[in-house]
Amino acid sequence: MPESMYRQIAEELRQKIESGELAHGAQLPTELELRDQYDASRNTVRDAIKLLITRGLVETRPGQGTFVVEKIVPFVTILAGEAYESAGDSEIYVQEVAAKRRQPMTTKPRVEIQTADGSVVRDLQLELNAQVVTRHQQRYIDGIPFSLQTSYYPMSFVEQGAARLIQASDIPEGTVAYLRNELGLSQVGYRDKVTVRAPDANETGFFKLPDDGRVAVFEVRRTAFDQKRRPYRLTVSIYPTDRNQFTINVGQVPDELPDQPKTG
Amino acid sequence: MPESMYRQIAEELRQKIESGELAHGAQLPTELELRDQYDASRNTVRDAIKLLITRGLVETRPGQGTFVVEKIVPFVTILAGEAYESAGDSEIYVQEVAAKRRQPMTTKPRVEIQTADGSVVRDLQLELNAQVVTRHQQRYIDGIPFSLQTSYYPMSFVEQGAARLIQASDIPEGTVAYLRNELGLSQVGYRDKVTVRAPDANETGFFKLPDDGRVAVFEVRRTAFDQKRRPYRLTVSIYPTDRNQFTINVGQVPDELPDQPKTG
DNA sequence: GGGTATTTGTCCGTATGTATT
DNA sequence: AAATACATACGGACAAATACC
Repeated sequence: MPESMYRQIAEELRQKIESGELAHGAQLPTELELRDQYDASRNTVRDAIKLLITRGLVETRPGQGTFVVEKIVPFVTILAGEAYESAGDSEIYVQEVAAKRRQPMTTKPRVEIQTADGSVVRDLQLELNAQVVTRHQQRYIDGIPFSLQTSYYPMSFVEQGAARLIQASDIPEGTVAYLRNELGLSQVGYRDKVTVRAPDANETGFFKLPDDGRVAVFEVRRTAFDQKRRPYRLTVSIYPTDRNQFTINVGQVPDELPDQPKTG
Repeated sequence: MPESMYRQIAEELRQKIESGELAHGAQLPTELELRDQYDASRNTVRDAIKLLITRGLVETRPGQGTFVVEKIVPFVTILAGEAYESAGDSEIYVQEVAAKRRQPMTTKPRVEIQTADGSVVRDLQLELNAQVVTRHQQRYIDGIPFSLQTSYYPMSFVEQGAARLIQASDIPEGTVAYLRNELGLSQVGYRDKVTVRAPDANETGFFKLPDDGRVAVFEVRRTAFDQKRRPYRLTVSIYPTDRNQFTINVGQVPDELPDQPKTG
């Protein structure tokens, strides 16, 4: 079992990290020091470090060194649960974040009118080349980029009177309530599909992710249904996988234990 | 914007892939051909390819070449939805998979008695160092590794009469029904927590994932609650993110459109 | 099976650039 | 400005896996 040298080096470093010999945030020896320690070339040491990087164990900072990654306290998003079945999504987000004493912020929506592409046509059961209104928002928590969100509505809603859908301003009561009042559409359910994929350039930029694709993103597609059980809204939300977690409550579940506050 | 050379090469190749000029499954030029095309060294070309690999766009096969990855049809797992709130988890899995005309297979459970670690103690609200029964299973669909699953039960259940929990054989009616009949525990709800992380060595081995951590795994922790709203079961399921998708149905939703069958 | 050509994998040494302290 | 540390790029050598004859 003569594993290649750079894998052996990576493995030894990994064990030192997992055993706690190298703590979170601690600096590893420099590449030149590791070269001498393991009697290998600097390039081989770098191959070992690359392996640890894609495994999410360490990060490099030019001019500084290589460090064990800090543990991240994840954001929690609730996708399903008793209290959430009737409200809209934006309100949930605000109330959820506020409940944890964190400060949410949402940009003004960027509104566009587009021709629906394949996946939107399928989820909203539109005709091919139908027009849709897209409302795109960026969300922050405590100033940290949290999610990118794009909602799709049939353009016919606007023609039927929901004019504020195409205005680039917030809808204070939420679009769910707005569409209920304006068009008599009430949301009786939704379906979420959760997948993971590599981020695109937009997403790496907004979330400040490394530009190789080693931190993936969640893509949550929420299709909402009206009282006729027809899809009338599609919301696609993107979250980095390295700092997010989803919770789904079904049936009777107790309240979650809150995070321990730190010293006062 | 003098981007580094290997990034430029990767970008050009990426565009050829996304434009369809290089189709799924198609072979890229060899490293030596790319070296000549881009007037770079072989190592620089290899750096570009590594970037495309971590982005999940291409894969290399020693002795053969570099290929655009094939698109994968994802397995769909339903985490919440009307029909699923009362049944157990194993039965759901079998009925779900069978409904899509795929062949599920589950190994006999490997049963162990362990001292609960921190996260199990927290989710099951046990005392520190409490004993738990773990039942571990491997699941396949059409012979393909699908998920790794470990369930945790308090050891006190066995002492109270649920002796079959510590037998390494399947419980045909499902553990949910077994515990209801034996101990009067009925499952009135559950909470799922979905996170993504790098796979460990066990997981890369079972799922045949690349041994660098570039394909992450879902970790789904399901805590089930009894009629007193106390946690009585924890099931941790692991799925590779590159071929799995989760669906959560809330409220009234129509049936999902089935996949198109192929010719006949 | 064996042998050979092709292709990617590993490892080395070196030089220079860029970011940080 | 100088020193340190990682990033990029080159070229070369040999190993290992695969395909083909």
